[in-house]
Amino acid sequence: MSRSLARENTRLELSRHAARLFLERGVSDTSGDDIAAAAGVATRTVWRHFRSKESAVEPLFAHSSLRFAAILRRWPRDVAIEDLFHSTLGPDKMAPQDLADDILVVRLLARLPEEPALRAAWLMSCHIGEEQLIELIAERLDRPQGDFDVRLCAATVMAAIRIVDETVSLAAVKYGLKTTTAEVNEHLAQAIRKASTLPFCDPVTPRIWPDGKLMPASV
Amino acid sequence: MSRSLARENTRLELSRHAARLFLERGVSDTSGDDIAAAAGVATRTVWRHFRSKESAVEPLFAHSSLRFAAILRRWPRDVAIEDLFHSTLGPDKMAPQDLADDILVVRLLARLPEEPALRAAWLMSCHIGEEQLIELIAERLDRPQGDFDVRLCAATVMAAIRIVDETVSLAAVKYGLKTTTAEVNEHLAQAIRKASTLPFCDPVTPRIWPDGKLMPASV
DNA sequence: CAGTATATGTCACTTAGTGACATATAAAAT
DNA sequence: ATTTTATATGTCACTAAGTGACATATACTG
Repeated sequence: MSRSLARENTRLELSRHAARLFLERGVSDTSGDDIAAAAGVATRTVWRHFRSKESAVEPLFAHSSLRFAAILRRWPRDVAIEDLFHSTLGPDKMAPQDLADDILVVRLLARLPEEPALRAAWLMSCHIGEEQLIELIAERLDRPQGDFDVRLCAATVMAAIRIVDETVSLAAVKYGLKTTTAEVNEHLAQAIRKASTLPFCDPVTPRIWPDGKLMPASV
Repeated sequence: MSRSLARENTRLELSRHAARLFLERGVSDTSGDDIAAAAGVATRTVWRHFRSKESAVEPLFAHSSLRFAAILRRWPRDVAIEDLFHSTLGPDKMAPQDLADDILVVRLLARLPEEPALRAAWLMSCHIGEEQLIELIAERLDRPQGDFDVRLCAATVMAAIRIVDETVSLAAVKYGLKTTTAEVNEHLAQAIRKASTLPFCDPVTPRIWPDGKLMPASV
């Protein structure tokens, strides 16, 4: 765990510049030098942070996915997934920087069909997301993380999230389709629900106090 | 569609050499020159076939996945997936070269945890497989390929196949676990069945002759 | 057999990415 | 307060990845 906050920030900042340049001129017309220049650092710094040019967008993807994971981790056990999304997801509930990041992500996803290099980075980020989901599902259903069924469920759920993200992004950017937050949330929740091979979307194993009373969700 | 058989063969042959070298010395200690030398071609030829060093293994992955897809495409509509696998999958039903290819794939998959570059290639190959599944499921359930639910189902099913492949490979190579063909088939069929969000695993819409009789599976 | 398309070879070139060492900055130890 | 110590970055020479341009071989087409 590299825990320098400053370092992570530089990394993310570089990632934002890379994403912007990739969108403006395409991946192949953006060099490591360009990214460095845009961020005002030495070229060498770029290669210290990223193992390849394309992977420079991964921190941006990861950052979005981490915020989503954080929401899931605070998910009270007695709440259904639709209600969770309804009360926690939406542009009005985000910091401006996070919103800007998500817009960048959406525009990148809309480019996946033309930019295979971006797709590789996106799929790698989804793999990280999948590993986070393993933790979440294992904990939520009281199963070990190595459990095959837990891993299977995490993979199918992550696949659902990925497909919704890709679909919504493409619809928004390429076809100018305006979807409301409520619709996207509904869409996402339904897709996850259909995809999940284990029942972790509905209220799960409400925890009981020693005295037999129901433990409130906030605990 | 580039349809030169010879070209595809060169490509696949290069891919096999790349895979072998990656396994022997690791990805970072294998150069484009090494791959070219091993295959007995000019270095330039390597870069004509692959956009990057790591992507050199994709044709090998794709080749395995194409054979699997071919089996699925011949899947009679009135047969359940377990029975299909039981009657068509297994080392005894494969050409020796195809078996050797699959062994290479299994050994590569066992390396995914240490070799992120290979994982990116693997995930890209799974993406190709996902697109093939879209065609299959759309056709099998008489739905359009653009249908969101078809795409969702393809993604979750491909995720299941991926997880089984990764799990079985890791178990076999790292932990020396011997699994019988029957067990793997069973495992795979169950995972796909659990993962599928649309009912395409069971006999689907048995087709009816104009005279009202059932159309045999072989048609 | 001439003509055309495609795959590869050769080689100079650009861009991606690393190794080694110097410098800055800030927290920890004295 | 000052000296360690650790970590992030800058500088620069270098290796490896990947491309452009042109020549040659091989194979299909009329």
